[in-house]
Amino acid sequence: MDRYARSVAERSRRIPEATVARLPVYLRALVEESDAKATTISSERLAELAGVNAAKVRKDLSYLGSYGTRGVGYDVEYLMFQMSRELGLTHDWPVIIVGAGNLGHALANYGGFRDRGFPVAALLDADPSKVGGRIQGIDVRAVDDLDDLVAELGSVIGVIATPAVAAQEVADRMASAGITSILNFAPAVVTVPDGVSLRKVDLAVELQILSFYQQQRDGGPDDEAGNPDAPATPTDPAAPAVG
Amino acid sequence: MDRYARSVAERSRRIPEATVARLPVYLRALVEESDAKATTISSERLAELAGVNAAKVRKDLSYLGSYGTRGVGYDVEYLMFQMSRELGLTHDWPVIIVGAGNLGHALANYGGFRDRGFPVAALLDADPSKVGGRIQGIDVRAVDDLDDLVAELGSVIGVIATPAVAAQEVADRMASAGITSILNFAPAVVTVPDGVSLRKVDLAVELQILSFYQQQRDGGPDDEAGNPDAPATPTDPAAPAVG
DNA sequence: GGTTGTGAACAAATTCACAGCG
DNA sequence: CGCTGTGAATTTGTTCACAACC
Repeated sequence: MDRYARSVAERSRRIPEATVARLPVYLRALVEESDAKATTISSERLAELAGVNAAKVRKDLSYLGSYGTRGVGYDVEYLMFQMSRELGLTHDWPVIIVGAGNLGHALANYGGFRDRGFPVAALLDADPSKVGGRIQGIDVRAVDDLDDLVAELGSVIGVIATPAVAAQEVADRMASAGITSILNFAPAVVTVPDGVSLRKVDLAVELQILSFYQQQRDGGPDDEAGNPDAPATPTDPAAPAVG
Repeated sequence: MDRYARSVAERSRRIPEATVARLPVYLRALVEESDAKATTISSERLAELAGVNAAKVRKDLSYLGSYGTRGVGYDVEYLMFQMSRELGLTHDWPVIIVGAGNLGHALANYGGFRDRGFPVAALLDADPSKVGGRIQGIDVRAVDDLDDLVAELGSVIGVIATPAVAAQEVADRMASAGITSILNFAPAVVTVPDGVSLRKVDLAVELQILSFYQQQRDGGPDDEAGNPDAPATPTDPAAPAVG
């Protein structure tokens, strides 16, 4: 198969959502392995570093193309490059955070965003008393500046770090300002127009999920007298909730 | 056997992982609806509030038991109670956070944990210069105090908010101290012994996933024959809906 | 020999559609 | 009639197992 045909075939491949969610983890593992001066890596080793099994790694990578060499493994640098390209990480994405409370503050300070190509370009708040302050070299601006800032900074990714009640309105304003990817930290369900991607991180929900499994282990919901059979761990090695 | 039939049947019902992850969202919706003085709620309405479809709500709730009334809907208070019980939220779970940096700090301050039954009972750090400080009324303690604190506080849930390099060691120490549920915020893969639940929240990974879909919308990875350059400014309008 | 890439088998999750019951 | 509860159908994701290839 010639080069042109191959690239067309790759483009039309639809990558499953579950795979997309794992690519960043593989990428991180590859960076580590590259720092450790490895030049090639097997699916087995990559699986170990990423905390999944080797079959899954191979299947996932196969959606990107046939970048491995049988009998050898994958070239670390080449795979890193292909993966970065696929994830759109060949350039920075300036993000705009709305909500300069506890969490917004912490996120703005969090170096992990900048380090991975997501510099915090602006921090907005609705509270006039917060506007004008400076956090980690970033001016706190008014939410009403959103349209201007999106245009000025060319941001397409927004982060919602407001209280729950404000989340939907902020999402609406982001969408109408031209933001097309939103990460929501507010403990509220928000809806976005077609063409806008949304992901959510709900800190309390994560603890509540842990609480469920914790309690299963402790003997299940107790509405009767003591239960003698202590159910074993519901441990499926592949289940996301359990190690 | 009859005397326990109902509770055994319920207990042995294996609730799918995907369902468990949605229960807290339903619960939050129910609390809202209860605050709004509603006494019953349909699967349709609950679905709307939770951002899913009605069939999924009914299927999910059916794993808890037959708590609805045909032609009417679900009793809000009763369903709230059953769900809280199932999730193990009938009592508080004191959590121990390790890592008093940016994120640990923010989490300790974050009221959302306490409000939902997860009071931050201790904040630990390896850095002696941080130990002895006070955050939101919580003393910062040394990581070496972990065993003592777990015993003293009766905590079974731990939160890792350290840099990536420290994450695995902290997880190990938590597990050996008796912590059986861990929420990991460090951008690193950690493994835990059987019988310990683990969930992870990786902030940068979330943005990277958004970046993938963003870029798909912008026209996919650009690699036409010998041009490895990235698209400069991602301001392409055409948007095949992703979500 | 060693390791990838992938159809085929299997498992989990979602959605459909309607019987069953208030 | 209205809405739940659930089998059946469908879709999505995971794992197996082995041919293909270096």
